Amino acid sequence: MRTGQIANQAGVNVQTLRYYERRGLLQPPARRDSGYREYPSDAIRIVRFVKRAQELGFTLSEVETLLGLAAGGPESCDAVQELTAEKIAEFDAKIASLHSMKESLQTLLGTCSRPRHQRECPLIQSIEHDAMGKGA
Amino acid sequence: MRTGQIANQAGVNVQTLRYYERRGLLQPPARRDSGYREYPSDAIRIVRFVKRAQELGFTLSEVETLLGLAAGGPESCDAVQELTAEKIAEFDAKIASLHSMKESLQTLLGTCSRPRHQRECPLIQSIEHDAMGKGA
DNA sequence: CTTGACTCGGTACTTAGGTACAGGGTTTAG
DNA sequence: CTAAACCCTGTACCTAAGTACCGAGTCAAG
Repeated sequence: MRTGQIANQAGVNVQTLRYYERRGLLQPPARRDSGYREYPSDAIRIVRFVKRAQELGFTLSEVETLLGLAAGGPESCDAVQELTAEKIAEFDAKIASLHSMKESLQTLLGTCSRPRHQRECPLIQSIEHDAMGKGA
Repeated sequence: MRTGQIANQAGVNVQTLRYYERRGLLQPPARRDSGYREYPSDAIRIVRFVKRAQELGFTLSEVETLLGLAAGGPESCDAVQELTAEKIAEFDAKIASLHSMKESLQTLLGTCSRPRHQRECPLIQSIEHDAMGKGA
């Protein structure tokens, strides 16, 4: 598949693909004699994964790490275990935050028939967490 | 409390606070005669909430919407219900993605003792979702 | 065998979200 | 009563992640 088709199906534009390639997020695809890129069709899902991971708050270099794991991770199983455990903990933390934010909104739903200043939405208190340093 | 104290405790720098104030994320605080800002102490948690929401993939304008809900949301309960339901659905979608990404990593954990190319980590397939347009 | 759509690499511009001065007043510990 | 540490506004600059434009080559339908 050519650049435009991948871009189209993944919902990004062509320059973004080249940008990802330069960043090392996308394997440089094969080339025709003309120089045109020829992508394997599953490039589409990789790009979609990248976009989704971004919506979940990951930076492109974090995404790079995740793609590395998707491809099997480091050679050593110990290394995989360490890195993976770290990522899982991050996911858990995010899930927990989202979950309590959600509950807070449900509280709001249950109290929205009251006058505005008597409604309850403990959203701001809902996320109390202690700094979650971004290790790439 | 003064700017520096809030900034310190919230883990951001002073100009960020002013930036958030300009963006309308932070209520302009009271001022001393000198012109110094005097923040209520709970400004700290608001700022922390903002940072956390960003880590969860929300843009500052989305955060603005969330803060609006935290403050009780729109006057009409119907409006609150609609907006809140939308946000809850977003949260659920994010939680679901993170959850399946997590499971994928667990699969990797369980297979990492194999040679690298035989490990399993269906991370990229794990997020199949149909576009989740960013309504501010 | 041409014409319109697509692609190439390279460079420059944009947007979001900050960060960093500069030049000047304020507070507070000594 | 002064020096260090803070804060003010305003403007300029920075990084991440794209986007757009250029001049030139390529592909496919008529």
